[in-house]
Amino acid sequence: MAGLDLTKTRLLEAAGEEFAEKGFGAARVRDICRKAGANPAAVNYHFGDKEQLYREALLEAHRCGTKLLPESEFEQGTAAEHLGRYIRHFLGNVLAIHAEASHWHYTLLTRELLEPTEALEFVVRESIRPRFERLLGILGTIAPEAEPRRLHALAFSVIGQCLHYKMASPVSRRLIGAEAYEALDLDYLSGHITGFCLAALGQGPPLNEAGEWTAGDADTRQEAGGGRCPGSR
Amino acid sequence: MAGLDLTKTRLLEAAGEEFAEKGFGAARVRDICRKAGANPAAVNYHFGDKEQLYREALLEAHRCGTKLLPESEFEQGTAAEHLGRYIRHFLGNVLAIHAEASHWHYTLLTRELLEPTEALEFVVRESIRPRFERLLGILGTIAPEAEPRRLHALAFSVIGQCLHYKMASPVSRRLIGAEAYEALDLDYLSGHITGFCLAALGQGPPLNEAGEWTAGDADTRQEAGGGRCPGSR
DNA sequence: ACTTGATTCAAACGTCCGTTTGAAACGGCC
DNA sequence: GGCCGTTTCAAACGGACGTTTGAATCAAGT
Repeated sequence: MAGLDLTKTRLLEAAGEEFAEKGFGAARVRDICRKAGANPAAVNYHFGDKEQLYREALLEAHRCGTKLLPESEFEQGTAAEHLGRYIRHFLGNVLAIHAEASHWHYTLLTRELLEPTEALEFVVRESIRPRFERLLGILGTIAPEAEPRRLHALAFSVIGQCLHYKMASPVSRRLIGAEAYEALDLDYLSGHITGFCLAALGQGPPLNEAGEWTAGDADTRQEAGGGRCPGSR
Repeated sequence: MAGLDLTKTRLLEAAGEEFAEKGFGAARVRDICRKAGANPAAVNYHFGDKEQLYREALLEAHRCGTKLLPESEFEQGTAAEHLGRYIRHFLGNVLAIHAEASHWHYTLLTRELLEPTEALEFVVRESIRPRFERLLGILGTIAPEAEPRRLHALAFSVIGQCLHYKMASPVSRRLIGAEAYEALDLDYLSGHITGFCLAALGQGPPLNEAGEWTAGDADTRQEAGGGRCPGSR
């Protein structure tokens, strides 16, 4: 054993990028090996075959892309602040993908959403569920009387808004133009989504006419249900 | 020309299913032809080659999965009612996917999000942008002073919540269990997302402690006019 | 220096892929 | 029937694929 086993590591990295970019079926073992500077036989020697190489790459992606924030960071402040930090942390992970050099981790995981394999079950249990239940806990303190179904829908509303910037990024960029899309950075978006959710949850002011979350006039927040809808009674 | 050209139609349908299930690279022309009951040479005769067959299938998917509601259905009522109908119609299209027999249309389009080709540009321009700008229009009347960036983020918040039930369906189902996931049907979810967004936009009551959008006095429920969308059930 | 086990390499193997071929079958039309 | 353009078919082609092979190379132990 060579201690560092550079070839195996490089192979795994190259495989991750290649699988993420082209998918399992379209990715070519020869391309992976060329990118890793290795011989085609190496994948057989180190991993057995292409499929086991894919599985290892998927596990590597799950291992790297899913760091849970330490519990302590969430334990102080109001539930609204908890939610704000959760959203910012989550969105940070989502948006970091495109900027980072090794952006293939998330892309590979995303592919599992389209064609789930048995590996997805493991990833959900080990990585996604703990995060999700932390979010459910936060929402539960905000709406303590809500039924489970409501909490599920609320949680999906939160993470749906965040994940959208990963999932639909190619479309979104083409939709509003590259320049406008770049303007939606982490600071702005985490502020936006947090404000959006807090307002919906009754923990913050709704959007005012200027399109800001700042509560210039707090009365619109309390008295939301006035007779604004004429004739729909 | 055989008038109906059954082989070409069957080939397109089979190709759509196969490409949606396995992706362009992993899909096999022989499998497509076997499923269509045709000869491998037929794909060359009718479409030229595999790639043009894929493009035709993608266009077919775009053609079928994207019926714009007639403008007239949106022209009456308040902006809040517009938004409610928009969400229900959009979500109906999203949720219909899993139930329908030919569910490959959306799956194929979703694949383009992961690996965009030049065909995506066309789909965005022809199909997605008109819907998106209609949504921007609705939001613009609600927040007339908001800057474009805010409108973009708002629109993405709306469609992100809806699309999540398509994109992350395999994970969501495993996350909360099949039974709880089935409980999130079109009626409940469209009500939830509409209430969530209207509250955030200051057009409806925020969530109360019981986890409901009803605010005691207001009648922000506008269940009436929403046209039934094609697809579901 | 020699042995041993781990690792890498160029080359080749058998298979499956997308595509092509040339002929056969079909359907209107004169 | 004879003709012609269109469509289908079995069979095969060249190439690319994942994988295997057996020798070469390397590192460490004795």
